[in-house]
Amino acid sequence: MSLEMFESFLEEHCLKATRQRRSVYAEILAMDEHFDVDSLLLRLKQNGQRISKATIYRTLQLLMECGLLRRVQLAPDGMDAMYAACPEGCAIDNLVCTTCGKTVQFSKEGVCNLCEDIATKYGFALSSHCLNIFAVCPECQKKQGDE
Amino acid sequence: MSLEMFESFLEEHCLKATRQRRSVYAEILAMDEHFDVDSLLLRLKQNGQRISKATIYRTLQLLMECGLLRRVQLAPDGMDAMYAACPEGCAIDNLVCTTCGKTVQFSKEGVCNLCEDIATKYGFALSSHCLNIFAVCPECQKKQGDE
DNA sequence: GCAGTCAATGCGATTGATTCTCAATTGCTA
DNA sequence: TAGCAATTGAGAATCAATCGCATTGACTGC
Repeated sequence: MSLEMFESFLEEHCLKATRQRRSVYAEILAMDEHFDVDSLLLRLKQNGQRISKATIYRTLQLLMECGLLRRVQLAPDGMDAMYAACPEGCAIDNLVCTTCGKTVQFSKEGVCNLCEDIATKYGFALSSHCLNIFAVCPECQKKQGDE
Repeated sequence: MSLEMFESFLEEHCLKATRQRRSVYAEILAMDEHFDVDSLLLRLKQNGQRISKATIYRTLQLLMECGLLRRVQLAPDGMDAMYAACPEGCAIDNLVCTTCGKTVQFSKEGVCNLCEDIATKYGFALSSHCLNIFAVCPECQKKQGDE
């Protein structure tokens, strides 16, 4: 569905819908997970696509400009650049295990309402939000208990 | 108050409470705002401190390990590394203007409760969270209206 | 208070992610 | 299908962050 959004964004801004741009976004949608630039490049190559890293960076930039992609911070000290496709409404909420790094994307309408309330309280006009919850997943809790 | 927390963390881990480590954290507390490495270095130099950038990075790393500091992402495509001191409970909630970059740190107990609920639902043990709300501040709304 | 020890610092070099440059390629329009 | 302008690819350049090592300085026992 949002491949069309990307294409209409390109059209509106007089940008070309090239093979590379399409395949980058298609691959992102196919992954259905957060990713870094190297793993995206690897997957594209494995699928037989010819594409350079520079083009990937340029396309990611475009996708962020049109709100279809976001950088996400998957650790409190997160140095690594990770990206994730934005679902409808452009909110990304992650539950991240601080031990093994496993992440769960969830959505809960309560979060949006809360953000709306807070923005309104300070006179801001809500655009989007990003919530990361850092916690220990059940498997890691069990492992820690065993020691 | 939390300068002592830092010092006891250092003691517990057999690390030395050096002049540089103290002054970095003191400066962070004095700033009471998010910051990047360069502005922190500048302020320390202006205060007459002799300190190198490498030491600042090493100290920030330590502060993050003991939970007194966090990286924050102040834009949906946030490329720049910004840091902020963690208040009690180690939650950082920001309301960020997507137009001018102004940020408001707020705290609302509802957010913590919601995170607790979500973590529990997935069987995770809550550690901390980080919520960024991207919105347009009142001033920028007004400016946009004027055009 | 003083000397000795070893962690911490500072500096310069290095790494690695991201961006830039520019010639070659490729979408799109007529 | 030709022509133009935008886009791409490859490698160079940039810049934040890290590393290595000689020097400095915080803590211990005397």
